[in-house]
Amino acid sequence: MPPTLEEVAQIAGVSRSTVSRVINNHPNVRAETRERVWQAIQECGYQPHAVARSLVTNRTRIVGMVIPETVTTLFTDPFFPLLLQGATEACNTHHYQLLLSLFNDPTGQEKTYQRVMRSGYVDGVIVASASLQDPVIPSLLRDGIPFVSVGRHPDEQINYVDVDNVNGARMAVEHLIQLGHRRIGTITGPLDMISGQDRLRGYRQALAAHDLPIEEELIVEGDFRESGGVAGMQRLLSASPSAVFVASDIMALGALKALRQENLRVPQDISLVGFDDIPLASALEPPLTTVRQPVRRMGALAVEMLLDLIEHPGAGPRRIVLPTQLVIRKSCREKEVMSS
Amino acid sequence: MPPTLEEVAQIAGVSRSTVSRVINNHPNVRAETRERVWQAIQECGYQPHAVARSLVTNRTRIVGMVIPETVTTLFTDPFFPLLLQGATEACNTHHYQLLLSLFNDPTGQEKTYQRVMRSGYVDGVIVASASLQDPVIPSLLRDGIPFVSVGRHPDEQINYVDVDNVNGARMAVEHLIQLGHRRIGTITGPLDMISGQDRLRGYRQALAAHDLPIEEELIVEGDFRESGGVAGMQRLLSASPSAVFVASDIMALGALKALRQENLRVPQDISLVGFDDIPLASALEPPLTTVRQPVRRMGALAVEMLLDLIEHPGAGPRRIVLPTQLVIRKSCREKEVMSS
DNA sequence: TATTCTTTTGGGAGCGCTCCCAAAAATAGT
DNA sequence: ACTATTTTTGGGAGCGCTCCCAAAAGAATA
Repeated sequence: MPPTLEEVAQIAGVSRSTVSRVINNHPNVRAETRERVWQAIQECGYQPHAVARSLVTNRTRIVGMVIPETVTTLFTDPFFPLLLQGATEACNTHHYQLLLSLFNDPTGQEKTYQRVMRSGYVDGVIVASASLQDPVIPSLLRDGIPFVSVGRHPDEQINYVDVDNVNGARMAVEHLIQLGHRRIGTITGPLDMISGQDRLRGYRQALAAHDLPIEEELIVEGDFRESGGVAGMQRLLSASPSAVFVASDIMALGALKALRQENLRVPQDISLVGFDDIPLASALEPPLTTVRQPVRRMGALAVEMLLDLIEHPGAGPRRIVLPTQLVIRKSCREKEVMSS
Repeated sequence: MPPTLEEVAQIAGVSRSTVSRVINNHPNVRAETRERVWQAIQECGYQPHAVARSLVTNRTRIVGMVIPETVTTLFTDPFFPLLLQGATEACNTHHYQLLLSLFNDPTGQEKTYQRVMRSGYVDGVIVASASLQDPVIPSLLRDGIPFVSVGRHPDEQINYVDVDNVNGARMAVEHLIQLGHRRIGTITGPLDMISGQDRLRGYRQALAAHDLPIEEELIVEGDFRESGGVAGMQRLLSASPSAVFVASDIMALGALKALRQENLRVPQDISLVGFDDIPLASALEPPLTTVRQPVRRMGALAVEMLLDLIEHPGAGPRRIVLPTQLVIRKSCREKEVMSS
């Protein structure tokens, strides 16, 4: 059985309270006592028992990340590695541990919620990219677990970190309009997700601002997956757009593949703008014009917001909306004036 | 403050021991008492406090997965999603939680080890694909934490799950020899990893079994990364191999890209065999002949071995070595006899 | 009805730690 | 040397649960 505070105390000739003070770097311990305790710790290989400590302090220094996606999707969508990098970095800075719960099928999510998030092992939770119907947020509200949503939420009481999806989409479509395009299509994100809705809103706002008609046949709902981009572009082509705003880079990749299958060149035959600016965007042929969102920073800020919430629960709602920027590469060109 | 056993007991008119018996499904509780307790639990929204329970039982029902790679590599190497799928599945089957520790730079690994693996939050650990120099295994041995290695380890006392890398590599090279190749190169895995060493051994054994000379200029050390495949093939081409055994599919992808850069066709100009059979292998052009290893199954078996170790610590060492199989697709062809 | 046996239930104690209050020791001032 | 003040240290108690022993209640038998 591993040594306890009491054993360290015995070796050092002090009480367990003194050992606890040393370990937790409390003041008012004599220097020679402190040194003797450290030596005793070294001698017996004492390691603090985090579970016992947690029972007393009501803290685990672990935060959970709920990603309502299966392992396969988690590893396919390049948004999540960046989010996790940012979250991991912020956790490490604050001496917290990120607990990532994985499941292989959607029914596993409820079980892992019960087993981990609700069981007291985490001080708080980050919910990444849930749809509005996802039951995890109502559950967290019911159970009084501090949490932050990555992605805006319409409920006033929910804390979140997001980017300005509306404005980002608007900039993308504005760019296409400035290039002379008038028949601009879009492949949206899932419309049960706020980011899906917001990017569509930005698309509509840009068209409306230029008195351009919003034609429903130019709007195809996607799903933030490559296959959704392929299918979306296949459907959209029948409406003959000269340019398309795709609500994510991974769908833009799919759209690009669909265009290649139809022997349509980007940007010669059709212009393309994505959203995200994942590393792949610059590596595509042609390099993709896209809306950059700082995913890593979102992850880090979500963690910091959550830690602040854990430490100061009473304070008011917290929200951070980060700006986006349009990164102009080579997947758009001016709309040629048709000779008649 | 969330309700405790005592509060449930008060509502139900029983003692906390009776409530505990009901929650843990112990026998010898009257049916009507049991029902009354469940109603009280429902009424007050009681949720078991896992930390308190863990302090008593010395169990958390969490197992840690240590992957000595940064987040970037974790998400780039397709081996890990499959491993995590298998591990996640086995954990869920046994009502355990997999805790995946992430870090962004190699120095973060030691900190996360201290913070989580050594602190009592996990009942055991799975170590995935560590190199022989990685300090995590000596630390686990020193701290007496039950663990299983994914990948063979030369230390007799270490439990592991692996595939037969030697035999897998030998089959791959045998295949090339049967097709008439005599000048067979290899891009190895990292040679500070057992699987890297074992696959090289299989390569050598196959050549030796056919009295073919082992020429060091035909052996290039790789790193299980796509970029390592690119660089490895670029170096190897100067030795004019007619076929190459690549110790992982992701490096085979890199090798393929390098060959394309040199306008060399697979299999017309050079034959290629990989190892892993990741989903990409069949999607390549040409579809890759490769050695299939059951990564998902490795993950699941590693978890099951660990849970068995946790429950029965005294039993002897455990080892599982899974067979591999050669999957013949279209990246190899017969060596043409050179007309002289 | 009484006794014996079985089933059901209650509560003390402890898991390993932190916190808080008070005791003990050390230091400063007269 | 004595007194007052400050610093250092010790130990009781409890965090929420499980386990174990024993008490209480119920059932069966004579």
